[in-house]
Amino acid sequence: MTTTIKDVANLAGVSVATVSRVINDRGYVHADTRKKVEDAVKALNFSPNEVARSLYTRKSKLIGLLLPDIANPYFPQLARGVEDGMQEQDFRLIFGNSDEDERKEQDYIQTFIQNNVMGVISSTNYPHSPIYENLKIPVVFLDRTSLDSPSVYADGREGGRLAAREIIKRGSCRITVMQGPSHIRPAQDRFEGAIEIIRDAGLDYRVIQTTSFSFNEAGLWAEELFSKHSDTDGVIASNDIAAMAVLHEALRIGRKVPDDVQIIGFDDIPMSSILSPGLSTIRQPAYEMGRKAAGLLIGLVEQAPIENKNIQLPVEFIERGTTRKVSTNG
Amino acid sequence: MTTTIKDVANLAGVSVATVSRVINDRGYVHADTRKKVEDAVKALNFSPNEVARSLYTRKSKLIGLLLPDIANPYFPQLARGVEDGMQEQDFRLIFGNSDEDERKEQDYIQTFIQNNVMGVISSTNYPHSPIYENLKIPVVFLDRTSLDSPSVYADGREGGRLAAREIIKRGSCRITVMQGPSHIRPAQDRFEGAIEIIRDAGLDYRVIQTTSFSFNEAGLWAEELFSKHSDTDGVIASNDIAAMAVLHEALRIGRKVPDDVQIIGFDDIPMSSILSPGLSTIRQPAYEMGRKAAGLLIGLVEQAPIENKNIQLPVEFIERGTTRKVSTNG
DNA sequence: CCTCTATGTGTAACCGGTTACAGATATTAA
DNA sequence: TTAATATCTGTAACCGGTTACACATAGAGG
Repeated sequence: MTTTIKDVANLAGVSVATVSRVINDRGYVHADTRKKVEDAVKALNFSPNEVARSLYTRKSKLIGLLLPDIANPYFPQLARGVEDGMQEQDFRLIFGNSDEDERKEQDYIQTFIQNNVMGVISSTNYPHSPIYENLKIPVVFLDRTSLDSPSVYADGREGGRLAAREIIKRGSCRITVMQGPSHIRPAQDRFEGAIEIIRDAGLDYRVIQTTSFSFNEAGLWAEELFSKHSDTDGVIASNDIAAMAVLHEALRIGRKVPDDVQIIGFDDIPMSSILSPGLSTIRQPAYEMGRKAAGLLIGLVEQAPIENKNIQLPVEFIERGTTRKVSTNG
Repeated sequence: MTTTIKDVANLAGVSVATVSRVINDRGYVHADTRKKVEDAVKALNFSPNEVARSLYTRKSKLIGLLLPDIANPYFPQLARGVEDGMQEQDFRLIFGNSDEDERKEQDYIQTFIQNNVMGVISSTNYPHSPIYENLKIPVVFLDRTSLDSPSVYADGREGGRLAAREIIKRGSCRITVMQGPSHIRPAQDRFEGAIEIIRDAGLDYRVIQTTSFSFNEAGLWAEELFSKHSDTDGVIASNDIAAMAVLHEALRIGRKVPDDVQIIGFDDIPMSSILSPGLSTIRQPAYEMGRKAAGLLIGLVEQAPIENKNIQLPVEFIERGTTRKVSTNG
């Protein structure tokens, strides 16, 4: 059927052990022999069965990637970063959407292990779940913090502070903060960072609690926001999707943005710059985070000495059209 | 180390063959024996090594998914549809970005095979490449047509026609059509469909040729469009990203949308409805396409009788704020 | 010329499952 | 009671690689 190492050995007139030595470049092989084997490999277009390999070595070129929902526009960038980083080192991805559901995560981790993946990158809210604590292979938490485990994340709390500082600096004083889903850690970090600053500034604030990051519901929360807090003059949204919905609703009901209401998002998804007005937001370097996670995991897998297992990337305020210009003497 | 079928056999006091029979529910097993084995499986929390299984059976629960670029917002929906469809049948995905690069596709297909995937879903521009022609496992082309191979796609040509009809019906007569990257088939289909109708209507048209679907360059083409064809009163964009860039640029240079310029996009990515004004577009049912592809591939893998190997899904005009209301007598 | 080490290659066990086959026992039919 | 058949279970080969080990030969050093 498909050509095996045995076929190569026969054609080259050597044993399978020798072929194995050649293709893995291990142990002693005479130059002439190596040539014969390489020719046979080419002639038969042989490439080794990774499954057989993996069975014996308990290794593979696979790693597992678990994200909440690839259809949420923040995650594809992470995924792409991970993929590019892995691809360069010849690792492949088994990918799954967890929907932030511990049970689904469990199932995926299970099949990852069954397929001998060398490591896992996971955006989970349950880093301390036994699922992970009992894993015998390296895990990197991505976009989620766990100080005692390797992780790559942006400074969400500082992001929240930054958003609050910038919006206050630009003159909003009846701020509404959207609090993202309570079980999603980064959402809470942002929220806490934001109210910390607002409180410190002695300002009042209102809260809109949301329960998902979905497109469909974003519109509803935006409506709720302006009906409950119609006097608000500044919105710190839980992410860019929510911010876009707020912007949409604000314009729909005739508010001027940014003159009547300022809006700051979170993530800086690619879309944000194309809006009109462009969305001011707190940028997370998602692609870079994905790459860093890939690099960190590969390091762990290869037992390289790792200097820093907790990589925190900086967030950044991206000033666009939904915030006012700050006065020059400010 | 990890518990194997041998451990289960020992604990249950039977042979590995019997354990295998129990976990695969195949052949004769005495009820009492089955109970003993099941208890042992539970006690040891055993789950079979899929790699070992796959080596002997040449089967697996893996399929390969190849998309051009998950960071392009159209594809995550496809991916999610595929994933959900596969997940329900306990299949897992090995995922890769091809960047529309035949070489990269080649490499991925290679590693898919090395890992015994049962089938492949691919968005490729090269369905007739030897890569695919020589594959011995089922392939489903997704979002790309190949009449002689299983495929799931939307009717791009009709989508182009639809866009042209709707924009003409609403009064544009100096239409600019954006022609997407020439090597991407669906982009060409749309383009051809659009100019077919415009020509039939006896109208003149201009063309802006683009070479990628990337966010960064979208803005440049939008600028080029209005500088070269400043009198245009209707734009049929190559996709929603391009359309958003055009909308952005139009507003920036002070055109009224839709009064001065109408814009129609393509895809209906989730963002489109959140814009202000909302983007009128030709909708492709991406998530549904992904699911259908998953279903079709599973059917092929399981050699079920397939009624229709070429699933074409309908496109649909979604009327939002970047096109004018059609007059009621129209 | 002899010993010691470096080089080169093959045999066979092993990874963890599945399954063909054989042998044993229980059940059924005549 | 006996033959035929159905049920139950274990032994061992197999999937396609990797590698420990044994053995053979060549080259180096004295």
